Amino acid sequence: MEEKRTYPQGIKWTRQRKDVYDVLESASEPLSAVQIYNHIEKHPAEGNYAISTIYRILTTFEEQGMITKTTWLGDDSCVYELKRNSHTHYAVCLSCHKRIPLHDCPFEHMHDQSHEEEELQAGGFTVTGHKLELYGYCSTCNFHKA
Amino acid sequence: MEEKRTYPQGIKWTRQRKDVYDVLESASEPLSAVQIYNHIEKHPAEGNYAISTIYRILTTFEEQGMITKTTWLGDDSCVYELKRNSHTHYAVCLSCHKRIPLHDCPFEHMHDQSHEEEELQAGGFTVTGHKLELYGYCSTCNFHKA
DNA sequence: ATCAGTGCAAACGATTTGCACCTCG
DNA sequence: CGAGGTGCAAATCGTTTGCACTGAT
Repeated sequence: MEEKRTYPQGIKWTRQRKDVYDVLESASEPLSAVQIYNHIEKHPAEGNYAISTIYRILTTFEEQGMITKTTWLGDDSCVYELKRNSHTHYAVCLSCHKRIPLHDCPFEHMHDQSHEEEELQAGGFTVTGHKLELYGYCSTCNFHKA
Repeated sequence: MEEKRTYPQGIKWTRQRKDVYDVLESASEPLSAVQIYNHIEKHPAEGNYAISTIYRILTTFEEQGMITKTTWLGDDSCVYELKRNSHTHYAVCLSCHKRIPLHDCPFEHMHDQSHEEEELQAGGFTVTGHKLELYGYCSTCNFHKA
C-alpha cells in the first residue's frame, strides 16, 4: 500500500492527479469523469475533491497524450482510458447498451498495411490508434423483440 | 420538388418526421440534432419547429432501427445517421478534430468471418453494423508540434 | 516565493420532460 | 374521433469557467 510509484514526467504531480492516474491504471475499461470521482470518494483519502478538478486533470492528461477520450456508442457522456499497449473492443447492444468485450482486435490480424493507412500517411497524417465497435442486439433483446 | 415519396412504414408520418427523414437521407455524413434543426429552418416550410421535437423524432427513428446514434471521437454531442447499405469511416485528428474520410472499409476486405463475430453469433448476439475510427494527428497539427 | 493547480459555485450547452393543443390515420 | 405527435418552457445532466486560495517545485 505504501509502495513508491513512478509517475510519467513533465507535469506537476499533485495528490489529485496521482489519484486519477491510479484509478485509470487499475481500471479494466474506460471510465467517465463521474465514475472516477466516485471511485476516489470511496477511499476518503484526505481533503475534498471537486468534480471540476477531475475534468481539468483529464483534459491535461489528454493534452499530454497519456489518455484517450471516447464515448460509448449510443451514449452521450465521455469516458477516458489510459493509453496502453493492448486494448479491447466491444460489441454494444443497441437496445440495452450492454457491452460485450471482444477477445482480440481484428487489426492485429492484418499483416499488410491497409489501403487507408498508407494513404493517410502519404497525406502527412500520423495514425496513433483506432476505435472499433460492433453493434447489434444481444441475445436477451433479440428474444424480447421476437 | 413535388415528387411523391415513400417513407418506411410502421409509424405515423407527420410533416416533421418527413422533414427530418429527408434531411438525414440527403446528408453525406452524420448530423447532430441541432444541425438537422437548422437545416430545416432554412427551408421555412410551414409552421414552427421545436428542437425537442427533433430529439423525439430521432429517438423514435432509432427505436425503429432506422438510424444510428453516434458521436465523433473526442467530441461530446451526438450525431445521427440513416442506416444505409454503404458507410464511411474517418480518421480524426486528436488535436484539431478535423475528419478525413477513408475511401473504403477494411471489413469489406475480410472475406472470412472474424473470430469475434463468430463467437458473438454463437452467443446469440446479432451484429448489425460497426463503427471504426482511426485517430492520430493531421499534417497541420504534426507540423505545429514539431 | 511563484505560478500552476484546486475547491466552490455559478454558467453553459446539449438533451429531456410536463402539459395543453393539434393532427394523422 | 382518439391515440399519438408536437410546441413551448422549464428541468436535468454532463461539462466548463471565474475567482480566490493552496501547494508543488
